[in-house]
Amino acid sequence: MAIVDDHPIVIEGLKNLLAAQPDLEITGSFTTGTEFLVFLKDHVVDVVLLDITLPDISGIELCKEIRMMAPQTFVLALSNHNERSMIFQMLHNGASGYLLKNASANELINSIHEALEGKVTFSNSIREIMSMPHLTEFREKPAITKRELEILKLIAQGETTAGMAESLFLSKLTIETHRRNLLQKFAVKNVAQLISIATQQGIVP
Amino acid sequence: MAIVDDHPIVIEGLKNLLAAQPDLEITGSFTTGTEFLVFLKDHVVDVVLLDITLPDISGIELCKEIRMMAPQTFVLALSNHNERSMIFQMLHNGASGYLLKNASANELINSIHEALEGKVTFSNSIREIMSMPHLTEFREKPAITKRELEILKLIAQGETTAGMAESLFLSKLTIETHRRNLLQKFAVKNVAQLISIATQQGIVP
DNA sequence: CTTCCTCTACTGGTTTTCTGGTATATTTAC
DNA sequence: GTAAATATACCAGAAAACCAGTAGAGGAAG
Repeated sequence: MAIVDDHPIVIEGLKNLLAAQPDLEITGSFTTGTEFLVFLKDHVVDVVLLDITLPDISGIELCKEIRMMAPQTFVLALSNHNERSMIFQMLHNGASGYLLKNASANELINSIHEALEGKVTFSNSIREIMSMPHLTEFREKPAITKRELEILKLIAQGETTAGMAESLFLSKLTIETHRRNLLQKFAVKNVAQLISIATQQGIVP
Repeated sequence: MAIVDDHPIVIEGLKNLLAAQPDLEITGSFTTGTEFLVFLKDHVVDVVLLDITLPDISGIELCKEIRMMAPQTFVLALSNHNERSMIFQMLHNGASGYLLKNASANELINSIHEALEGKVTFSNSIREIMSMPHLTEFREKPAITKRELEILKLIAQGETTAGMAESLFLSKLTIETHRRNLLQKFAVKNVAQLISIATQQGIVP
């Protein structure tokens, strides 16, 4: 099995926790997604523990690529993110499970064994989050497109519709449509509320 | 030394990394703040590696309490948060340093040694963040009156000038003046930027 | 290949915000 | 008790945002 995580401390911890398991041998650990993809080209990996926040590419994207390159490799997401959308995105991209980093050693080892058997598993806290749809996140993050995100950030910086139209070489009518969609997706009345909520949710820095 | 972190994996990793250091003996590891405070009552701890996000209380608060209870105990923050405000809050509360969790083993060990000597240390990435301040964070918080704060919050909630005038029993021309003063005090072009910056500065929740 | 999504763009309007000024009670602070 | 800051209020016009509806081009996914 392999580990992909940009925190050396976490890698050490995992190695240590799994050292006691004779059937789980760690064949490689990586701090970037590309490093692992290179490794995967000429090595067989049964299961990979995959962090979602990586320096080069998102774990969500990486998961998809891994599954395309090596469908026999099971992917277990290991992350601090407990947003439902993250979990579902990972599963959608072929992950075999999702563990929070605060999982106990037992949870971790069990999940790896289950993943190796082809089962889909979650750490306990994730199960809770998945079963309680709206308590953990009273407001779901809306699905927002790349262009919309771009516009959203510019709005937060104080750019006006006309200014954005000019700098993005678009009609200002187009920008207005994006604006409208943002307001509608976030279910808010005006930009003030839009920026307020987007910032709270960490979508805008 | 002691470790407070809600991730068992991280605790394992740290134990492992520090096992090779004969002068650093780990006398306790804890997953909650209160557990550690109890331990601290009848144990001497030279240095504690402290996570900021804990299940019970914030590491920032905990740091303050530790320093009050045991001033001879050095606190090293260990976190994923790379916001300048976090770093400064920790230092303000008496931390001896701040490490990102993606720090290398060497950085970690060096920092612990330096902390033990009473020095203030940071991991490399934190040093960068601290030396290259973001433009928005340079901005000092403008002096804002009670009424203005009230209006600011209502704006962030999506209230319009007319709506606020009605709910506060004021002329809408008055609200417009407050609005204008807010824009002027924050030196911004429009509400979008106003809310963006006010939220970043924690003025609006 | 067809359906769905995203990005693009338009018409024609209403509402709200923003920008100049100006001005007067009422607190607050020294 | 006086000066400064704060909260209140007005006028008028320009600029920007918001609303409702429509629609084609292009890409992704099934």
